[in-house]
Formats: sequence, C-alpha cells, structure tokens
Amino acid sequence: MSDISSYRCTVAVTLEVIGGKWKSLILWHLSFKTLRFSQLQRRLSTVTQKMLTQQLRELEANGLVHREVYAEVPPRVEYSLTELGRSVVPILEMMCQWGKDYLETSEGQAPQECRVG
Amino acid sequence: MSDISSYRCTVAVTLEVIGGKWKSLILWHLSFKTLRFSQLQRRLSTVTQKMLTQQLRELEANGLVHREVYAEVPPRVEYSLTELGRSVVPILEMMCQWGKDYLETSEGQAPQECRVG
DNA sequence: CATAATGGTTACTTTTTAGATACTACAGTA
DNA sequence: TACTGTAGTATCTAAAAAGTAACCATTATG
Repeated sequence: MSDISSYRCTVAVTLEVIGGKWKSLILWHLSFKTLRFSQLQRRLSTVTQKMLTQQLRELEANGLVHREVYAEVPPRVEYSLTELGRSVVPILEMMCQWGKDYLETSEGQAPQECRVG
Repeated sequence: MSDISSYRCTVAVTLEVIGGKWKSLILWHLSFKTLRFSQLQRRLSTVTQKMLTQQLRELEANGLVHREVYAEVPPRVEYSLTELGRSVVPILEMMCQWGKDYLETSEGQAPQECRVG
C-alpha cells in the first residue's frame, strides 16, 4: 500500500499547489512573460482583486512565483515564474492537451490549439 | 489571444474532470483493478458515502468511469476505468512525480516512490 | 483642494461545499 | 420475527470559499 499512500500525498500536494481556482491560469500567463498585478487582473477578466492577491500569495508561498516590488508611486509590483514555477508548465500543457482531446471526442467541438505561437 | 482562451477552456476542463477532492484518488485506485463501491470506500478511508457516490457519478458522467450494476441481493456495483479514464493516468503519474520532487526540494522530506510495484 | 492611479487590506455577506444522520429495498440467516 | 449487508438517497447543518464594498498610502495632475 505504500504506492497508495505516497500517491495520495504527492498528487494531493500537486493539486493543492496548482489546483486553485485561478492558479493554473496565472501560471500560464506568467509563462509567457513577467506581468504586473493590474496586467494579470486584466487578463483574468473576471477575477476579483481579493482572489488574485490571495492566489498570488499562495503561489509565492509555494515558491512558484516571484514577487518584485518597486519603490515607486504609484507602486509597481511585478510577478514572474521561478524555476519551480516553470517546472509545472509541462503539466499544464499536458492537461491542456488532454482537455482539448476530451472536448473533441466527447462533445464534438471544433479542434482547439494548445499554446498557439 | 487564442492561446490564452483555449488554454482557459482546456486546462479548466481537465481540472473540472480530475480536480475534485477524491477524483484523482478514485482513478488511481481503479487503475489497479475494478472495485466495488464498498472496496473503494475502504481504500479512501475518510471519504463519506455521499461524497464517494457524488464523485463517482461525476466521473461516470464525464466518461472516465464505468458503472456496472449486478441484479443481486444485496446489490453489487462494480466500478472500472474506461479507455478515457485510463488516458488520464499518465497525467496523474506526472503530478505524482512533480509533487514528490516538490516535497523533496522544498521541504527536505524523505524521498517517496510513485506507484511502487 | 479634489481626483486619479496602483496594489493592496479588512470586514461583512452570500454561496458553495462537505459532513452527519436517518432512511430505503430486498433476500438470506438465526 | 428481527437482524445483516449493499449501495445508495434525502434532509439538515456546519464549515469553507468566494463575492462585495469600503478603506489605505502616496504622489502627480488639474
């Protein structure tokens, strides 16, 4: 049963780290380029400020995202992926591909590209 | 921006399908062998009957799990992975490996094996 | 002097999720 | 006759998550 218990731990850990409501989407956007808080907020359109802050704080606490504060007025805060953060991108790409296949086969939707460009 | 919107759809879809509280663990157990409801319940020790039923119904609705009811008394119901269900196992294994690496590097825990045996 | 912009925090409320408990059908067994 | 086992469902409650709105500091601009 060691396979079971270690599974439980490690997949649960991964889901805790990237499974949050906005986390994978944040990581995805940051995988393209460093972004400011307001830029992220615009890209996630329906996210509330509170949720974006919260999710970013958790990603930062887990070491996936780096937060750089510039001493300016008005303040500027930039978010970027750490090396650890970049290491989850292949998982996101795999999930993206699976989701795409799933939609195609089970719902007959038009094919979609993962990470175009 | 088509990369972004298609990302949102497909990774979100994948997370909806396998991101539930017990789903990935259920899939993991079923990847070894077909199990009855009560067998799954014992393996997931702390799951409530309601949650197990609910998660299984959703997995079934998404086509990952097959539910076979035998007309016996007392009733016997067996759950197994469909082909689609088996196709998510590599993602689970990847998440398992990432979680393992994450625990090792960020928390200095003892190494754990993914899917021993 | 009032307003805008940035990147938040805090308090309060609503919504969602999960837990606990009781109940069901049916046949076999004591 | 009462009890057991299976695989649930239904209902009510508690806890967690998320939304809403107001507030903060600072400086530049009008």
